[in-house]
Amino acid sequence: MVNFSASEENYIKAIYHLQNEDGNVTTNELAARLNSKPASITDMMKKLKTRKLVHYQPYQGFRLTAEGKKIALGIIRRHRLWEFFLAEKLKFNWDEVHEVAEHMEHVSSKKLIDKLDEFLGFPKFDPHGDPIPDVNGKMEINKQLNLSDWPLNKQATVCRVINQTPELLDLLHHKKISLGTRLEITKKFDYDESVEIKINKQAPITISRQLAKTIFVNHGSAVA
Amino acid sequence: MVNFSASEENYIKAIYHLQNEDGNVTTNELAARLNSKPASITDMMKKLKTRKLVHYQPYQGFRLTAEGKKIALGIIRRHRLWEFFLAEKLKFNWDEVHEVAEHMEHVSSKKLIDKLDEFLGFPKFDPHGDPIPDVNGKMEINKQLNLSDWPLNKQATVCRVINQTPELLDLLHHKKISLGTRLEITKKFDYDESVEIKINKQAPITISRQLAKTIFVNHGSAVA
DNA sequence: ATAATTTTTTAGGTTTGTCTAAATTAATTT
DNA sequence: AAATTAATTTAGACAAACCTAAAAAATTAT
Repeated sequence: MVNFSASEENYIKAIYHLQNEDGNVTTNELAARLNSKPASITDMMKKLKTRKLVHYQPYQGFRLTAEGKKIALGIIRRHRLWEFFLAEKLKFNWDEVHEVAEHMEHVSSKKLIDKLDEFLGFPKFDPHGDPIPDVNGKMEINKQLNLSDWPLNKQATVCRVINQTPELLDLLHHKKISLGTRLEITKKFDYDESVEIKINKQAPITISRQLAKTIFVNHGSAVA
Repeated sequence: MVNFSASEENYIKAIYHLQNEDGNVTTNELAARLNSKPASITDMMKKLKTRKLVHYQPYQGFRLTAEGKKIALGIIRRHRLWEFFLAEKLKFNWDEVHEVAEHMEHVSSKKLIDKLDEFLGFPKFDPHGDPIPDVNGKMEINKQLNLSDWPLNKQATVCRVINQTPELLDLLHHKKISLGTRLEITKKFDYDESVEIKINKQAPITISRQLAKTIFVNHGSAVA
């Protein structure tokens, strides 16, 4: 079991996330994601190639090797377990956990993480609704749907909110929507794609297309 | 609030600990403590001097400024809170916590540490018996107790043995108990007031009331 | 197909934190 | 007090991780 620097880990994690969107990752994409410069990316890719963590030929983009993916899943496991810990045990707001977890994820003791997992009760999803890899890197699939795509008159549970900004959180707070909120769509308006929803037994409220697009739901009943 | 590198923090912490033994700390002492070379120490002392964290004149040794001490206490607070967490919540053995905490201590979010402190119930001592600085850097003074009065399952350090006779010393030697020995009481027998103790990870042994009365213990020796 | 543009890499430089070896200062012995 | 020894600092080098600016390759537009 080799250890990697915090810097190497950040590159590996970023490649993993970008790969899930595209197939191959490019130098500029990665530079943008990491707020660094293309030249730095090339430097690190050479290094990760010698470590056999990425496939890389000059000018051809790159993707993780099997080993690289395994490492990435380990980092993501640490990150999301700490996020869960911060929200569940230390009562952080779910929008504050990411930044702190960004630092905690680099403490790489396997025993620490496996014991933390056990202490937390082997949670399957972090406070953002993202799945937490288990000790073997396996994640549960969360058959979540965007609120816009959810059928009418069917109970749903909010399990994920993307693009978190203070403005969005303020709006959600005002509408009394948070992770775990149970709701159902009572009407969809084709004109502006806004939707009318009912939370529990309260009076229906209307949600804009833009807001609905940030909210993901599933049919679960408990908090993820 | 400025942030310091993990490396700077390790130097600051090491100076703090050495200061409590001597007054002024020397280059070689610090090099030995940090497993590094004297030249590296000199380099860093120059840097910490410009940061106003140490008093330092070439060839004269060094000691922390008031600001440096404040920083040191913050690092020690983080270290010991994580040690407590690891032992108490994650069920690490008390001799495994130090190494992991050595990495966790460098995650410097104040909010994280204050919330962790609260979550843990504002503990006063870490699993080694060392006092944990509170949010203002204040630590509880560690007073000694007779072994008979020490609570169950709490690490103690032997700090005093009274009525020393050859017979007593022979018995202590045979039981492998001496000043500085770390032990914990695993059971107290009301019938004859004997106590069962565990020294490090050895099998438990039993100590008579008479012997227990000669032994004084406290929360421990500086390890962090 | 060639020119223009964009993307990526190379070359060389900076900072941090470490080191070795040599020089300097302080402390100890004789 | 001079000589020896020990401690400390300086000088110069190195690796990691970043950068800027220039060169090279790939892409696209004409």
